[in-house]
Amino acid sequence: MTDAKPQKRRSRKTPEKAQLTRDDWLDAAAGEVAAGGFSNLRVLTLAKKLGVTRGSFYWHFKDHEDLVVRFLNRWRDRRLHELQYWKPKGGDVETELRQILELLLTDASRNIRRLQVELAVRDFARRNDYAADLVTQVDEARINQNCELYERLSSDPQRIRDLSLLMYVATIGSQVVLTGKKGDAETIRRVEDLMARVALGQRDEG
Amino acid sequence: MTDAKPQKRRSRKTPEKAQLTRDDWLDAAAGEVAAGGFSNLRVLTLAKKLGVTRGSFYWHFKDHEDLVVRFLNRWRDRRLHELQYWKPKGGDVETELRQILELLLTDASRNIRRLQVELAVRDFARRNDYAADLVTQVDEARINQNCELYERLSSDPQRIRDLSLLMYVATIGSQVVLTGKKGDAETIRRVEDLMARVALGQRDEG
DNA sequence: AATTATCCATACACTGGTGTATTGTTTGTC
DNA sequence: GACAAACAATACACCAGTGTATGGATAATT
Repeated sequence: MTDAKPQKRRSRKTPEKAQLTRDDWLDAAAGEVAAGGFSNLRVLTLAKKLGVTRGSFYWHFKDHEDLVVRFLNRWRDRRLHELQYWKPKGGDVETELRQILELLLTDASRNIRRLQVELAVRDFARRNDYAADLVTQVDEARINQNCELYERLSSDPQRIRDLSLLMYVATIGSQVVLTGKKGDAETIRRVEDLMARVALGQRDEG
Repeated sequence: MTDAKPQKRRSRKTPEKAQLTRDDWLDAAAGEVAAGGFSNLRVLTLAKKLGVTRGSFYWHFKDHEDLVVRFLNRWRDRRLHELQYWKPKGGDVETELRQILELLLTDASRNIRRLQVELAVRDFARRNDYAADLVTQVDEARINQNCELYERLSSDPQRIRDLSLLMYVATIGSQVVLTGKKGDAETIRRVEDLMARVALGQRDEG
């Protein structure tokens, strides 16, 4: 019926890469999620940003839910895998503690996109059981990981877990409250310092 | 043309109340926001749940954005207004501190709906400047409010603010991480106790 | 060079949401 | 009881998004 127009290759973000892979779609999805949460994750706009049509999407993914699940799985895998970098290099307790806290607060606040994604996943988890399960897995792993550090500050197992939990919720809270605000860098550093002193049990001089 | 069917009064949630007020719509909106965030706030589903059509909505509100702004304003007003109940009744520092923390953690975790709304507003604030402004107002007011309490624990103004901020982000983090999880009640109480001891500068026995 | 697998475009049907204009029904008030 | 104001129903146009079917183009393999 309609004369078939020649489907010449349109220019993409990476012109040399003619074909898109599933990870390309997931990377683009991360951008959408970071910008507007999971409700902003639409295959139409995603395809537009990648310079293709939805025909490509439905080749790589079964449907929209498939995209969400794969995205969440990749997020979980990466968060669990990166935990190995949280292991302190060795040294005295205070040094290790401050290294961890710097990684969790100052460094994290610089990785805006990763932070936005994590907060979006947390928000999505409040109304999606599967996401809630993954978030719980990640939280548990992180808290357990840090327990190894706090073991050197206390001998009571319950106290160790509580301390690790307190430090963890404080970091998450800092990210929720402080990230993106003006003058957050200095504030975050002060909170970081205060947290270290609290964990070390140093008495305030005030 | 079409024979006008008799518009008999349909049964509402509160059958005796024939007419809907703007606050009724805002209350229903709170339910939607708590359940699925601001992306779940749609006038069609809202009208359906109230047992009316959208004709009523567009009488009370200019458009969808009008609803969102009025909802956010009401939220801000209520959060600022309730701050008067955060004022301790008087007593020694530890008692007052523990009262405040119980209000912010244990009590808050019981008010699931209010908590869900607050977290939804915080999430919405990450991509909406107006909401972000209101959240900042509320955060500032709460932190300043608590400063009055922490003044009795330190004399350094900077340290007072930092301590108040640290306690605040820890409560927000607790709500984000722990709310809705199984066995959260006991965990929250332990975190609450630990936070009190940290603020009071009590040395750990471990 | 022919074939197959891989990847993407196009067109269609369908759903669900917004907003507007118009009309209908109550409710209060004089 | 007449009249106006407040509130809600209906019908319409419009848009954005999903999912499917099918065919076209490219890359890989033999």
